[in-house]
Amino acid sequence: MALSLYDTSARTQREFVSIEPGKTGIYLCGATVQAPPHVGHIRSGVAFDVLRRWLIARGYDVTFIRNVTDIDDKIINNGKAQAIPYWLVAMNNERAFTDAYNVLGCLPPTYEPRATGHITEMVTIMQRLIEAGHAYQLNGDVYFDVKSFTKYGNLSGQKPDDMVSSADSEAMGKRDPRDFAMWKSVKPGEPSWPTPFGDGRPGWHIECSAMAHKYLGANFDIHGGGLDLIFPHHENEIAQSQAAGDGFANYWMHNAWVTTAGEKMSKSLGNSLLVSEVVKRIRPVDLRYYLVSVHYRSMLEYSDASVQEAGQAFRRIEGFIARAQEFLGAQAATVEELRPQQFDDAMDDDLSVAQGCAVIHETIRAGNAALTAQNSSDVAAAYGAVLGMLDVLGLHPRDWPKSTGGDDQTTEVIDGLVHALLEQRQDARARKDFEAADAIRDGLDAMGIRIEDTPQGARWTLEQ
RNA sequence: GGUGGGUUGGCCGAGAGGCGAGGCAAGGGACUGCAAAUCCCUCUACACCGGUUCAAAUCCGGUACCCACCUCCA
Repeated sequence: MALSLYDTSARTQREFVSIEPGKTGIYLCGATVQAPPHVGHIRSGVAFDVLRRWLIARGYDVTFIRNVTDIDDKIINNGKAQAIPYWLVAMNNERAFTDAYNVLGCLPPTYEPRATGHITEMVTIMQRLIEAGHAYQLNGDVYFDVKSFTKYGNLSGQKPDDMVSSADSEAMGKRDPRDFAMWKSVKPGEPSWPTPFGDGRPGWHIECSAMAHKYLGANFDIHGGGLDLIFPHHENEIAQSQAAGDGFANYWMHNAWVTTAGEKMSKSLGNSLLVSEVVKRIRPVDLRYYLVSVHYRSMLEYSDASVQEAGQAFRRIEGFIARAQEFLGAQAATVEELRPQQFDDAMDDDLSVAQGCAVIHETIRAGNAALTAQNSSDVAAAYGAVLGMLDVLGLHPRDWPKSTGGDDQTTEVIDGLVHALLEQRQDARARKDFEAADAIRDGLDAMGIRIEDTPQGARWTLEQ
C-alpha cells in the first residue's frame, strides 16, 4: 500500500508523491508567539511530528520547516500592555513553545525561521506581485489584489462574493474589501523596517510565503497547520505565492483542534490548559499518547479525565515493555524493531494512528501471553514490534526516561530499601504470617510503591 | 447569508454496504495465601424519519441538535 494523505485542497485523500524521490519538504505554520501555548497549539506540533516520523520511517529525507511569526498586532499590543519591547514578548513565548514541543517529544525542526528575519524576502515577493499587477501600494501599505487572482478561494471553498465582509472593509481606498495587507505602514510607537514602499512592518500571511520559498523552494511537498488557518491565512499564502509565480505547496494538511466543553480551545480560557500547567498534573508521555492516539483530523474533546484514561492504556504498554525487558535480559538490546504490516498499512492510510494503536494493543496481548508461556522468541517478536511502532509515534521508551521521581542514585537507594522490606515480607509469607506480609505491602502502597508478586519474586514500581 | 465538520455502546475513540477496531470502566472465570499484573469470557452501538439494496452505522433524500471558518487563532 502506498502512502496517501488527505489533501485539503483536493478535499480527498491522495497518494503521496514527493517532488524529488526520497526527499520531502514540509512547511508547518508554527506559532504566532503572542502567548504561551495551550494543549490545542501543541496538538498541531505533535500531529505533524508524527507525519514527519512516518515519512522518515518510509525512507524520506525530510526537511521540516516550522516558522515563528514574531511580529503581529497582538505581540505589539502585549508588549505595550506589559511595558516591554515587542521582541521580548515574542522571545518569551517562543521559548515557551520550544519547551512545550520538547516536553512532548517533538523532534526539533530542521530549521525554525522567524518572520522578522525575512523582511528582505518579503519585499522581493511584494515587488514581484506589484510588477505582475497582483498588488498595489496605498498610503504606504501594500495590498494584495484579490480580484486579480482567479483561484482565490479555492483552498477554503469560499466564493469571494459570498463572504461576509469584515467590519472595517469599507476602509479607505482598497480596490476590494477582501484585499489584504501584506505590508503595513509604520505607526507611531511601533516597530518598523525600511523598504522601497516606505517604513513599515509585515502583515500576517506574507512571512510564510517568503520563508517557505526561501527554505523549501518555489514548489514543495507539504504545507501544514491548524484547520483554522485554511482561511484566510493559507488562502492568502497561496494567492501571494502563486500570483508571484511559485508553484507553492503540493499537499495541504490541516489538523483539527482541541475542544473543551464542546468549544474550541482559545487563548481566553485561562491558564489551566497551558502546556506548562497541564504537564504538572499529567505525565507528558501520557499527554503525548493521548494526543497521538486520536486521528489528527478528528476534533479532540479535552479533559484531564480523558488523558488519564489514555494514560491507563499507555501504562499497559509500559508494563509489557518492562516485563519483556526483564524476561529477555541482555537479549532485549539485540531485538530487531520490526513493525507489523497492519500498522504500516494503517499509517499509510492518512496516518490512521487509532488503528495503529489497536495493532499495538493486539501485539501486546500476544506478547503478554508469550510471557506467561515463557516463549522467548514470541516475547522478543512482540517486544520488537511494539518498540518499532512506538518509535513512529514518538513514544519509544528510550526517548522517555523513566519517571521514577528521582535520579539514578536516588532510585538505587530506594531500590535497596524496598528490597529490604520485601525480604521481610517474603519471610513473613514463608511462615504464613500474611497479616504481617500484607502490612508491609500496604505500607509501601501508601507511599506510592506498588508491589506485584511474580514467579521470579516481588517487583516494585512507583505509582504514576 | 456562504462554506466545512460532527452526532457510534457506561466512557474515550476507529470504521465507512455483508465476518461487531482498540482502549478504559463493569461483571464472570483462570492464576494467587490475598492482592496486583496477566490471560480467557461476557454485556452495552451506530441522533431521528423516510428511501435504495438480498444486505445500510456505512449509500440517497429529509429533520433535529452541536461545532467551526468567513475578524485574531493550532
